[in-house]
Amino acid sequence: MNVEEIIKTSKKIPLEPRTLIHMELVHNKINEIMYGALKPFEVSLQQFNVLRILRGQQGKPANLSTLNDRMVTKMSNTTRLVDKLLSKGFVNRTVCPSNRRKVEIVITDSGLKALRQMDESLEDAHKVIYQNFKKEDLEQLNYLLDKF
Amino acid sequence: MNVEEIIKTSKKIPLEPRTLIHMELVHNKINEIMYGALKPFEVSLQQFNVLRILRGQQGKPANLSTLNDRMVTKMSNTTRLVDKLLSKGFVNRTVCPSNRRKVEIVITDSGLKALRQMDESLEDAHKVIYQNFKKEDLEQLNYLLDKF
DNA sequence: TACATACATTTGTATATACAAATATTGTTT
DNA sequence: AAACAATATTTGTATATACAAATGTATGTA
Repeated sequence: MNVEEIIKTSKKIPLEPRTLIHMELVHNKINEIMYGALKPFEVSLQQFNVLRILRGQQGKPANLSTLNDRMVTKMSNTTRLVDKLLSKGFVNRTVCPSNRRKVEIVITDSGLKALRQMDESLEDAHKVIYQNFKKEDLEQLNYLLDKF
Repeated sequence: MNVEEIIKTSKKIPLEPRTLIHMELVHNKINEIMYGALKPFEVSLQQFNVLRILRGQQGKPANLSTLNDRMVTKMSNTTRLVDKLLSKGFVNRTVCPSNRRKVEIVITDSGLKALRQMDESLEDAHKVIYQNFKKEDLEQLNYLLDKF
């Protein structure tokens, strides 16, 4: 990736703002590839993320605030995100019997099946995204990202 | 930044997906700080970016497609973004006399003045964002980001 | 000149997201 | 028990963004 080429400038950009631009460009690129990989399943990255969280629960239901805590991008509107998954038949939602303020969300068999297919598609996306990376590069990158 | 703590998981996440989550978390954090820095001026990051591009033109007008080329996040709707800057008095827009399909956009004195203030605010944001970074860390990070 | 094509921007519309206020339920205090 | 505060979710609304179609202008060709 060549920053200056993408934003079509010949000027030298100072290191600090350049890094922010660089991060943004990489973020956009990753998002594009990931959305492409999820497109056949008609779910957003956020929805995919929620499905993975639910699978991680191993049958144990999750409520909305738990989902929100565990989401990578915390958003205000988990209700409507779950609505979408519900309308696709990927999750079930019931009122929690012991505390009726809460809802209990579980992933369905159909959701699990779809998720397994998404995993395969995401594997391919990873291959594209990381084609120039060695394992040590990724470790070094994670080390540096921790400094933020 | 501790990935596992933020998304409240105790499980070990494989390196590749972990890096993507890491990137997303850092991106969100940077955005939050940047938007905070720009809040007093009531401009979005995209709008700020366009103002900087216009300043870089050194008086030479830019048309919409040029702006779009140079923007960090290319978007479909540069027209409406420029509308916003126009209503704030930060830019002027005129029809290009030699080719009436094009528009010519220039930054106003008021826009330049506001931009100088934003620069100061962004300087502070940089200090927050990069407080744990040495120069060599940033160089190494840029080197690794190029692999995407 | 008339026609088709290409170019630059604008507009319409659907969807996404952010933020605040509203609703419903539970827990606490007097 | 009544009143109040705390919790969990839902809803309303404003704003943002993506994508496609529409508009207006310029260029090339028969």
